[in-house]
Amino acid sequence: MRLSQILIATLREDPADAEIPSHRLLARGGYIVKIAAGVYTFAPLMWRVVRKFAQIVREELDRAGANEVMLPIIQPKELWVSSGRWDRYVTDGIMFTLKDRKGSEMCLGPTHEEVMTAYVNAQVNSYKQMPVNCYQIQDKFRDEIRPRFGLMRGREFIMMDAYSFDADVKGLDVAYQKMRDAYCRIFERCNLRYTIVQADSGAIGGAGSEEFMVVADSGEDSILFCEASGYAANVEKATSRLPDAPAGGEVRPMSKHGTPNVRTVAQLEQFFPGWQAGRMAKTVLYKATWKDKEAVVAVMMRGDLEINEVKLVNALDAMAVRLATDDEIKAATGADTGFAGPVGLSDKVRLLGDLSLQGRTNLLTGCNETGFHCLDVNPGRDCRMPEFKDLRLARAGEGCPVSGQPLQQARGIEVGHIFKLGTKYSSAMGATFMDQGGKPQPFVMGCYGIGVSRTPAAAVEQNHDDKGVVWPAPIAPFEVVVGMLDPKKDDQVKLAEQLYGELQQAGVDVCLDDRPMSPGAKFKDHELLGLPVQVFVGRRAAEGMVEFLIRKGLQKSELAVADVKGRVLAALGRS
RNA sequence: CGGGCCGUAGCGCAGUUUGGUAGCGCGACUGGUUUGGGACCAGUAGGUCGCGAGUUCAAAUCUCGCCGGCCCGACCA
Repeated sequence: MRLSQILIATLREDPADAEIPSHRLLARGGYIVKIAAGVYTFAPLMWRVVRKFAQIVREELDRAGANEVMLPIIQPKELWVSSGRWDRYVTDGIMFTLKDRKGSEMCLGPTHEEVMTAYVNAQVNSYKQMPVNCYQIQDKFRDEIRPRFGLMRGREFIMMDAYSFDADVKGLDVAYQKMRDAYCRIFERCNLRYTIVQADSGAIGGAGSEEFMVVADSGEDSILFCEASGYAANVEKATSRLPDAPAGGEVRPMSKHGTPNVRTVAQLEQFFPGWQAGRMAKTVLYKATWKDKEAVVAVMMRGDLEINEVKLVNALDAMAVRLATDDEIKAATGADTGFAGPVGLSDKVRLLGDLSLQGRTNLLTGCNETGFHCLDVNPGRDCRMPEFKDLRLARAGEGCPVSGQPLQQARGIEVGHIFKLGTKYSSAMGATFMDQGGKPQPFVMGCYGIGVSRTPAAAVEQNHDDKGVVWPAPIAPFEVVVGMLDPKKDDQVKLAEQLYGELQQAGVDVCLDDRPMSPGAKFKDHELLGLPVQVFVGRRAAEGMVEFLIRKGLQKSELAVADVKGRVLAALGRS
């Protein structure tokens, strides 16, 4: 391919709205062009990158026995009602919806469990037809609350989504493991540094799930891990060994104390010398929303620890929670914010407590009276016993649940997510097959996603320098560029064409930069574009010498023409 | 949805406070000179100043409404 025939429009200045390296470099390199918030055009070079990555995904999924299909983007409301997800997705505002000319409601698919389940249900009637695993590489649409970071969080994006259908949990386990292995091969083939973490299964639901995280400072997810044990989890899901706190001792009588304007744990430590945060139970009020109702709930947490809202949502089986407002707190407790507690709490308010408080004695808590707190509160005696759940946010430095070593923290970009769904969707939608006993059974499903447009952006996060992108060769738009520095000089043109032909013959994905630009501009352009291997034919062409550049580290050397092919193949690891 | 801010040429921005001829850099185009680190000279084109209403002799500038976008937070397969 000749670059003079490809639309390449690099920018000289950084776009004003780009925050993170991948967004900045992809926009400046002309790889992506924004058309609306979170909606991008993929320029020719970027589309080559996406196609290369998609091809790797295809090869590995096909090898794992999955079938590629193409599902519709436009989906009828009824399908989503049948799985029970229409309301949640519409309430959350995450789904683009539209009406057809008859007024029937439709949506642009944010995910395809429903469509795929309906499809497979119509085709598969017997356990003999399974296992089945189908996938597609397709545009997805989500009206994200806050699109940002270029391709990282768009409102239209490309995703591979696969769905496995098995007759039983054993089959699902096999399908899941196959996909997990395929994912590892995919990300390894792209030379990405990634880690697999235990994850919350979120809106998709289901039993178990793991995320594939590309480690990068700009990642939106926080992960905790332990090198000693290999434990790694999204902070939403992570647990840790409970940090020590001073024991409460023998049960004592409760006492109530005036605490004017003392509202926070830190202020209480000041006000009651000797009462450390670990002996307090803070009570935080949340407004929780379910499909058909909403309510304020109270959550007790040891004073030195934090609440994990994702765990809280799961414990309540709610759609969402948020901190209650001052007015809602006053209405639920009768007291101003900062004085809520289990003592004297109305029976109407559901009370949860973190496991860290189970069995603890003589706590310091609020008592739902503005300006007062209680000492030596003993749940079960002085107040209701809360429903104990794991609601705690694990933090770096706390002990790994497996090894006890301090957990470390890193940022990650979620590029893949695999779930064991079980029968959640098949049961809801009545998707069944006949088992060996002739009885209808719901399909046991798994679902598996890879961010096909996000992964190349994540690759840029991991592979760039201050000059530009440094593409990993397997997903680079071209592996090699042969650049003629002066297209007016016959000897340069001739030699560049010769090398270009030779490399093509050798099976290298090579392009010829025959654009009429000054040498300096051409060098800068290629530093920004970031093709892995760059060969420049310049003023020493007549002597049969060219310049050879490895983009990673910008290592340059002069090379005789005869050695070019060998060096290129070696650089690409194909010698 | 809450808080902060922005919208002026393809891109990056000034001009708005204090109303009075719409500017700068980069890019683009033409001609010439250049050709190893985003060249130089000369010239040219390109703007309903986001949209609508209002105030005014006069609005990019003031007022109101709307739309779009960015950042922080909440949110997020």
